[in-house]
Amino acid sequence: MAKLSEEQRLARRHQILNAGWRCFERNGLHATRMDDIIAEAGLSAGAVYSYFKNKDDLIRAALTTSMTGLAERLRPMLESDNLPPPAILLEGIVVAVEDFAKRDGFDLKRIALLGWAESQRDEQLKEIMQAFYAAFVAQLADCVSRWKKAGLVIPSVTDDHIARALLALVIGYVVQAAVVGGINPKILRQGVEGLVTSRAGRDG
Amino acid sequence: MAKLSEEQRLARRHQILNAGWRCFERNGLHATRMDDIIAEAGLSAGAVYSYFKNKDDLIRAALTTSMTGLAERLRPMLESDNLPPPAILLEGIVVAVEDFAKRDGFDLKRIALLGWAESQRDEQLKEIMQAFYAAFVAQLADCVSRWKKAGLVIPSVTDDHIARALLALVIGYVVQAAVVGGINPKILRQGVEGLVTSRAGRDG
Amino acid sequence: MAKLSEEQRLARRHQILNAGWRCFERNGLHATRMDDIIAEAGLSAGAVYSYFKNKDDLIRAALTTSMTGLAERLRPMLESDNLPPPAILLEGIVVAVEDFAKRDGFDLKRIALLGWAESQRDEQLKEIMQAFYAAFVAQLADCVSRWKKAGLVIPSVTDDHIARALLALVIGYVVQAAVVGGINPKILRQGVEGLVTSRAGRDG
Amino acid sequence: MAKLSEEQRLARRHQILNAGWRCFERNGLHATRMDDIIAEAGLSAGAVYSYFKNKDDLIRAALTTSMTGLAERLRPMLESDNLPPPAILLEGIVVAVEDFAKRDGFDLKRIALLGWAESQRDEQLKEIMQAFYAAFVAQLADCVSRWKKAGLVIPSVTDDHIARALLALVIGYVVQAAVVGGINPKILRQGVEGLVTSRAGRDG
DNA sequence: GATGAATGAGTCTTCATTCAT
DNA sequence: AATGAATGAAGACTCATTCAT
Repeated sequence: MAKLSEEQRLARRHQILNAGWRCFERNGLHATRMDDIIAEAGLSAGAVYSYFKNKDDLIRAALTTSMTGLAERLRPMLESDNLPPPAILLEGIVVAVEDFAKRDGFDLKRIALLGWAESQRDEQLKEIMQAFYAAFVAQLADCVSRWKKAGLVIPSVTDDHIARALLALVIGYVVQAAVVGGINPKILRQGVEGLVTSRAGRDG
Repeated sequence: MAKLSEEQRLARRHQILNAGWRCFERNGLHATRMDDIIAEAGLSAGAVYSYFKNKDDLIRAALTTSMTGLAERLRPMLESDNLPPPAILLEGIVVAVEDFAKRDGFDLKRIALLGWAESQRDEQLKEIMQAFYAAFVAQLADCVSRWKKAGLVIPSVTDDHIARALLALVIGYVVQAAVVGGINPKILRQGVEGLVTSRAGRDG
Repeated sequence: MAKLSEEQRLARRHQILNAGWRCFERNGLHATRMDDIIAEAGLSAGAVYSYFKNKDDLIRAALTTSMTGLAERLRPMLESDNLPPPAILLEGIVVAVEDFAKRDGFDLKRIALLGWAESQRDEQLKEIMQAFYAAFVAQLADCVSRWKKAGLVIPSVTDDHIARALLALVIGYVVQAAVVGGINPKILRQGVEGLVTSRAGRDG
Repeated sequence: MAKLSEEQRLARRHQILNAGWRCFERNGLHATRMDDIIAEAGLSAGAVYSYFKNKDDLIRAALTTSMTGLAERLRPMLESDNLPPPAILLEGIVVAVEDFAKRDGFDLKRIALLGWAESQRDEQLKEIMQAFYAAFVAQLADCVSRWKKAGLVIPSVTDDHIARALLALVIGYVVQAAVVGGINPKILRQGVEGLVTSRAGRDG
């Protein structure tokens, strides 16, 4: 066979990752056998192993790729000149997450949970995740500083702290959506809006 | 050998769960072998299997026990007549979670992540979790209704929605503490308090 | 099952080594599959792996055990007060090697060749072999010094050098017996005796 | 593409054998993968397979070629009209072996050991080896008969037996050089010369 | 002639679970 | 009740060889 072009290799690689995501969502990371992914990808064992060193490598790639993809998807929203107020942005982020996660036949959100668990035993993955979340927090903190200029947020609280609260809400949304159920982006936004005046209440 | 008293059996069972937690925190659910737990518990294989039907059963018990323990720990706070305002309660819950999670040599928080991942492939476990979170949301919703009476929260938003937002914050805290780092209960409370005046923006 | 006695464990271990020798002699080290040894030993995979960490470990043990066994077998001959002259001792050694190597259904001599080859890629094994041969050379050198006292050997040549020549003859015998054929202990002895007078010839 | 000249083909073939020797010396016969040799030769898989039917064929060729090469190298010495006495000839042979074995970056001596081991499971190879050693023994026996005429060797011992002893010394030298260390051609010659006067003992 | 991607049978090794003692 | 040796199915990964381009 002729030498594969870089493009062909990338397409093939993505085909394997897709197969991985489908299997992982179905059975989790460890109950998924390499043979499952190989069959799902419609390739041979050797072919898959020529793209990924081993199962851990494939897992890491599947998790990392989904994170960078999501970051790409969120960037325009977070860097837009037209920044909506916090609860609205939050709803927008969560809608984007849903939108990004829904794939042909599987839901990437559920895979995030697997990633957090996996990061407990794969130090390399943990570092990748920390970098991803650090970047996300930094973007959110930038939004916070812009809200401060618009008087939408209390200036005395550190940007980072508010960003952390927002991140918590996003993460908490994902877990509820995947495990608990009974939530959607609008519910989260309304809940946050409802919470918000508690301060007004305390002040008043 | 003599029959063990019920008390002895419970102590032995807890000894195994403890060993399980330690191992799970160290290596995750699936990389932990029964032999690891058996060795960590200082028992024989047969002994462990007389307390738990199989590995899944032990995992389920370890996860469930930690959830019910936490619920027990949180109850007085949530049912207290002296209910603090939302951000303060949230901080209190998170402090209690930290307090409950810190054990001799391991951190139960990290095990929550394993549980969410596991619930994706263990339907029985998922149901247990859903029940646990449903009860937690109900307790939080009850708090919300009391806050409404005190004018601490916008009355037009459903209790459940606000409870969901609070749950998201708790869950998001746990994930950040376990995976991302850079958070503590006070940061979360301040972040939430900072978010609060966004309402002012909407009003103004 | 009750705890196995040390004696039982050793017997079982030897049973596995025996199976290994048989397989190795038949097919060489690497064409022998663990399953072959497992079947030949009449045990289960797990049982074999509870005695040897992995295939390399088993190979190393099979090779090492055969060397130490041979050393044990040769010791009385080399340390006897009644030391025969060189060619006779050499014949004795080679007879002992044959005698030791012949087992129920296989020939350890052929396994020595496998060991030399294996030592090229297993540094640990190489060190074991070097120690074994160093000890053997030392014993032979001791014989040489005794022959010198009896005037059976030229005193001007280092003990070690003569021991090296003897070792070469033993090794060369084993290779010829295993690969080339057409040799036996008596032929070797006579050949050496024939060679011996060349010096006399040169002197005369 | 154009048809390669016979000369080009031979050069290419030798290039592959050279790559094979380098790899075999490094990792042994079986731990060396075809891909290693292919990479070391700087060719494609298909190219290598157009010169050798399969791995066994390549191994056989690598081993055989080294043997015939050595035979070529030794012939003039063994057939010279000016035949030195046994110990001197032996030293000369061993020096020639060293000289022949030392290559750019590897040592063919070590590969001899691999060949002996391999001959235990490759009957075809074994026959090639037996032919090689038979021819070598015949050449040595011819030397012996000439030494007899010169009175350098005991005439009552069969030529073949003495040749066998010499072959043993050569082989034993190679193994010691490759595995044990602490030997060189001069040590072997002196050791053999030292052994020589044992005859005096027997006579006396 | 040459390439190198793809194949997939083959092997080692692990580990949850059992059950004879 | 307790033990812990034994089981053996299952799963990750390799690598000699081929053949479409």
